Amino acid sequence: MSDKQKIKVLVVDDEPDIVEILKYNLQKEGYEVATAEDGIKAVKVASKFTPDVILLDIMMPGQDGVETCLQIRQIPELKNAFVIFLTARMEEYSEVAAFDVGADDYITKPIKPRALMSRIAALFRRESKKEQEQIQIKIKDLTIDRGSYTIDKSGKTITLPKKEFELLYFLAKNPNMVFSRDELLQNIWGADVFVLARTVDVHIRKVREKIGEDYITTVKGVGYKFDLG
Amino acid sequence: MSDKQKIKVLVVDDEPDIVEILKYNLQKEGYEVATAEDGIKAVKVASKFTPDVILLDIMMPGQDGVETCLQIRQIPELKNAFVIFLTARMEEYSEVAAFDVGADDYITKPIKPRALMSRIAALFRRESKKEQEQIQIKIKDLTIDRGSYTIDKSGKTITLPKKEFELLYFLAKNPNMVFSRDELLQNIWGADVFVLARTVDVHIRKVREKIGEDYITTVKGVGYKFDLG
DNA sequence: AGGCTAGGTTAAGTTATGGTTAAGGCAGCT
DNA sequence: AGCTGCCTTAACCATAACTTAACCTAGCCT
Repeated sequence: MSDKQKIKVLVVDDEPDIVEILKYNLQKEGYEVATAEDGIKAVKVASKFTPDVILLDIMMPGQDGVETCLQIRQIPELKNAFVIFLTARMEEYSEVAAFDVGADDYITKPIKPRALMSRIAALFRRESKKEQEQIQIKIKDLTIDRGSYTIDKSGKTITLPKKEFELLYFLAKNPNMVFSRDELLQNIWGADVFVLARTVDVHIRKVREKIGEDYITTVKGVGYKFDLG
Repeated sequence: MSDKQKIKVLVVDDEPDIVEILKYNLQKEGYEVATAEDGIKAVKVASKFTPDVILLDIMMPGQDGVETCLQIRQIPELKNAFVIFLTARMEEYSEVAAFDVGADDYITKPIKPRALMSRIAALFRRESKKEQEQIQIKIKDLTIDRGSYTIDKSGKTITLPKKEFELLYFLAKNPNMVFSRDELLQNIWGADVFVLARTVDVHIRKVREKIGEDYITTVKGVGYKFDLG
């Protein structure tokens, strides 16, 4: 799913090729990327850029990755950044030293972009699904279940496609409250999606078709609401 | 972590580096740590130290981890200790043997301290050890048997390969709940395996082919679920 | 009434998503 | 080695879902 707030990644490596490859792949996945070619510069860039993730080559001329990591950890804003070391070989000592200075993961070269992407994604993955928002809404004679994407209406189970479900779910979550088409687009489609407001009408139509006319009512000139009473 | 009573962890491994790194990280998290360098010593130390958690390397010179675990389980005070195996590779036999002797979890090297810590914490978060994996699930006209990796469907017995079985088993364990491909990968393949999300499709296909189309349904744009009703 | 507006409805166009098949790789087994 | 079965990937295809546009209807206004 697309986060509204871009995750920032800092890539530090003295080999321009590596930096390029990583940057390209990361940007393709929607991350915001900054780069640095050595440890000294990395610390400077990091303090301004405040990355969420730092990919740090261990072997670098001048100041190595371990030392750099130590310095970065001094910066208060970067205490909680994830640090992933990049190492040429699986050298035991590197591993030990790396974790000592507070690395969160390490990856051995050659780097497989997909594996790296997936590991970064894993860092931000939620622990469990349980802390999610409300799973079920019971309203009127409907039970709207987010877990299964279904509506239960007096025994009958109706499965709705994604957008239709989310539209109904959103309205049902705020009963009796009127939302304009634009507000619905914002909340369900997302802030960065650009579709015509009338699209909402069509989805409303489909939902009404499937669950009945007695739930979503139109407030002319304003928008739609889930109607109790 | 706020502990009334410090949790005691025993680390058993023949490689001093590993022992050190684990000890360091565990102490940093506030655990009380003891160590042993082989299976024989582990049993001795364990009986005095009465750890709550035992991290046990499987491959050790002399007496291996499985055997050691068996002996430790003999000690009455340690019946309820959690045992986590450390294994170099995901060797099938290790996994099976490990759970046979009553291990609670296992972790593959190289060890990521953060992951290990959160797994240890998870052990204590559980309500009770009782929520062990259900062996059999009866759902609709299927009996899904974890022990034999088979499905019984109205008299017919179908054997599924590992991944296919686990996919079905996982979905059946949480009926009506929709899981995205990523969630399925995470739960079945594991957090540290990197395969494409579409791989799930193929396995779904195979399962449907074998048990029929009436069990797993697709929720477009969301994922899959085991469908009752 | 006639014209205007807002929404309803339908259908056609477009895209995204999943289904399906097949090929290659790898591991275990004989 | 050669065979076999499982897993993963890639490619192609069908279609559901979504979007857009066009037309229709109802109500309100002067």
